[in-house]
Amino acid sequence: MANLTERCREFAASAMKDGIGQAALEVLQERGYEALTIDRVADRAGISKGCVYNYFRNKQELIQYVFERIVEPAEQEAQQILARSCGAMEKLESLVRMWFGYFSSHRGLFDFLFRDPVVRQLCYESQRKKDAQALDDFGRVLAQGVSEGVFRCRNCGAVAEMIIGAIQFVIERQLELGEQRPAEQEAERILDVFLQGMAANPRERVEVQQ
Amino acid sequence: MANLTERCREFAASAMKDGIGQAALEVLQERGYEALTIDRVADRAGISKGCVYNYFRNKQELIQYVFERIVEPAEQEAQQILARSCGAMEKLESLVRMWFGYFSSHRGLFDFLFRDPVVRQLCYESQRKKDAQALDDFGRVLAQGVSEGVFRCRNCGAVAEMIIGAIQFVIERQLELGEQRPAEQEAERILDVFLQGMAANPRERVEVQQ
Amino acid sequence: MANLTERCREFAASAMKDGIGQAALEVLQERGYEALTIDRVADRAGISKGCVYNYFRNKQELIQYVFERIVEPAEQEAQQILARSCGAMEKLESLVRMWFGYFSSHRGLFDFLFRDPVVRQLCYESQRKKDAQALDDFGRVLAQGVSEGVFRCRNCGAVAEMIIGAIQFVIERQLELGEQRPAEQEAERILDVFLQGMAANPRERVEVQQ
Amino acid sequence: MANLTERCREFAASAMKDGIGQAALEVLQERGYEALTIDRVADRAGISKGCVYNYFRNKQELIQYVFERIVEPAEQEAQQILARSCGAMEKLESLVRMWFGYFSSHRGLFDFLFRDPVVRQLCYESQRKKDAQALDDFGRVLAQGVSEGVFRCRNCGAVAEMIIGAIQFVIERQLELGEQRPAEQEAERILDVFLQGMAANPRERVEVQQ
DNA sequence: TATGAATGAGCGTTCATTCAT
DNA sequence: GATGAATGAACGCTCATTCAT
Repeated sequence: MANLTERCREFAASAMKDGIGQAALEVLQERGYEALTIDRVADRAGISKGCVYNYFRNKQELIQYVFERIVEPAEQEAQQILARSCGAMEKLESLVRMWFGYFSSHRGLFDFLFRDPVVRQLCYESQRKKDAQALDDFGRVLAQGVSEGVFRCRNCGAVAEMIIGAIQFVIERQLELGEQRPAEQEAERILDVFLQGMAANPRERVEVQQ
Repeated sequence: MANLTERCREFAASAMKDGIGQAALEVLQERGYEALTIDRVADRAGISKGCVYNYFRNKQELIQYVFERIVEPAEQEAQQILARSCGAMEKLESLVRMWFGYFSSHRGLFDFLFRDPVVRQLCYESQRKKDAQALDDFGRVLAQGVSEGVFRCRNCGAVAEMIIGAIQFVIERQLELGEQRPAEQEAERILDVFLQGMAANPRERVEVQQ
Repeated sequence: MANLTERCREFAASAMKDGIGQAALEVLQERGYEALTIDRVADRAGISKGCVYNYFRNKQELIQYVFERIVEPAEQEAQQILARSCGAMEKLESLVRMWFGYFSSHRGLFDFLFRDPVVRQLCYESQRKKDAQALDDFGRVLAQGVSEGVFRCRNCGAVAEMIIGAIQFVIERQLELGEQRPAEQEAERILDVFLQGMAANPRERVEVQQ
Repeated sequence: MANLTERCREFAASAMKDGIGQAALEVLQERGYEALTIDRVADRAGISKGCVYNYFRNKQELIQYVFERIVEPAEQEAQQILARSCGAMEKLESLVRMWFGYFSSHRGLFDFLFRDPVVRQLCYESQRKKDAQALDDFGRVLAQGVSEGVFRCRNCGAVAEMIIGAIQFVIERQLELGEQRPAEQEAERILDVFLQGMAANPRERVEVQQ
């Protein structure tokens, strides 16, 4: 087993990785993925360019680390929500609130997670082609809801896409406009629209449904 | 007022800008934003690289021009839809179908329009002038619907964001997965969800609404 | 057919390639292969680094160009010597003199031609695995000599290696020591040793031969 | 004179230098000169990178040390051969066999010793001190042979160069082609060519000689 | 003395931009 | 106005060297 010195070193190395990852995250959030260069990350982390390569073999590994370290916790929380023994409605609400809160506090990550081709490839690989996890999560909750009789979507995957797209775009707009409305309230609004629809007259809905 | 020679010159210049913009658009659709280099645009337009700079001060200006040229036709159609003397429901359906069809047939443009950081920054300026075009359009239709009593959204701008986000993400996923479902049907599905919601039991909705 | 402007441009481009190739050659001769960086070549050619890439797609292409443009003429001369309808002895003398004179006036090229792994690979590819050309040339002359009864080597390929190794090393030493003995005389000396051997007593030779 | 502690320290330092040099040698033989990085040497030696710099001021000094350590055993053997009280012919044969065997069993070293520009530059200095070791050795044996009347070379140094160049190139080709012919036989072949020459007709030799 | 994290110059390469023609 | 060669800053990455511990 590792002695004290070694454990200390490992801890320091881990802290450095975290610090660099954090710097990368900040660059990502402030300047977007295109501006995520090793130089800028190093600058942001207050270290030299070469030093980054003491902790990450290459840029891809850094990106992967950021993805895993930063996004995976949210995904894990999503898994916990999915694993609960409760109704789909409650799960859906929890999922929406969780992702909304999560991405509200991590500007730029949504893009990074869902848009960047490199990240997308890494997601696929690390998730063993399970389909993009978040989409899959929402889809499964919706399917559960359908079988419980509380949701009525014909194509759960498609609706999952709509929900994620809506969450993402709403958050981005908010961040862009510099507004800072409470995440809770925004999540509520999204849930309301997706659950009840905007139509004032419920009967119309039945007709469309036929 | 400009004399004939000058007008002729302006016309020619405008045609050149159009040609270059079209070339840029084609590069964008075929190879994506990362491959949008001045070299390739010039090549595609059949002119020299330096010539591009006779019509656009820099790449950013070209991108801005492309952005405006891309949205223009769709935006004009949107304005026509908005100007119709019909109900908000019909207008909304038309808008969704229009944008869905538009972006379905312009692969990669949505990303370019709404995601690229450079474009996004430029959009601010353009959109500040244009009153946040698409969002504004949807928002106004929704507001009309509310006053007509057919829609029940408390914050029309926010719902407009959700709709656009959903449209965009659905289209992107489709393109990414290589699927090619009919735009009409997809638009229908989005309208259905956004109008009627997913909740199977209308009564729940009333409660949430209170 | 190309008009005058275009032909002029082609000529200029060709001159640039030549100039850059020449610069590369000089770097090669003065500092060796390890120092052959694009920066240095550009510097030597009096142009910017990026400009090199207007004429060569990458470093490998530049190296290949240098090889083809600089070494191939010698190889062609070798082919002409081989094609002559004369005795192997005359051919051998011509070959040795040609290579000796050639490499005497192109310091560092021998290394570049026979030692560098990249060049070696390019040679192989461009010569379609014909075997390193020069070795093959010498080997064939020796074989001809054996069949003519003027040479007595049991393994022509091995002797070809010895001759080339000797030529190369002698030239290098000379260049390194800054000596400038006439190439003609040096070639003579090599031919003498390889043809007659150093043994003072011919009879010894017969014994070894048995 | 140094006290015991100091001598002990010197001994330890010498052992470290040896170990590092050995590690460098192994890297050299296994991966070639391009892969000879301080990191790899330290790794191979089982010490830290920084520690290398406690024993060698820089990479160049390490290379120089390796060079000297490489040649040393062969050189010592060469000196023993030279010191024998026997004829030049026997000495030459011994020398050729020794070097051939030596480099045959140390893949890649010849290149390192005689070809690498850094080493070459360092060799100058080392060899100026040591009087161009191997070349000098061969040269002296040849000179002895001339005075004994068994060799007939006009310029012993030049012939020494030829022999070394031939040995080196033959070995390299063998290694490159992956062949593994017995060193003894190869040495024999080289000796045969250099002693007796390739000319089938001894009389020709006399003519050339005149 | 030994360590290995940190450094920074340098590598091959790309590309927006300039400018003499 | 049109050209395209030239530029130079920037990219991801490597590695000899330094230095606080």
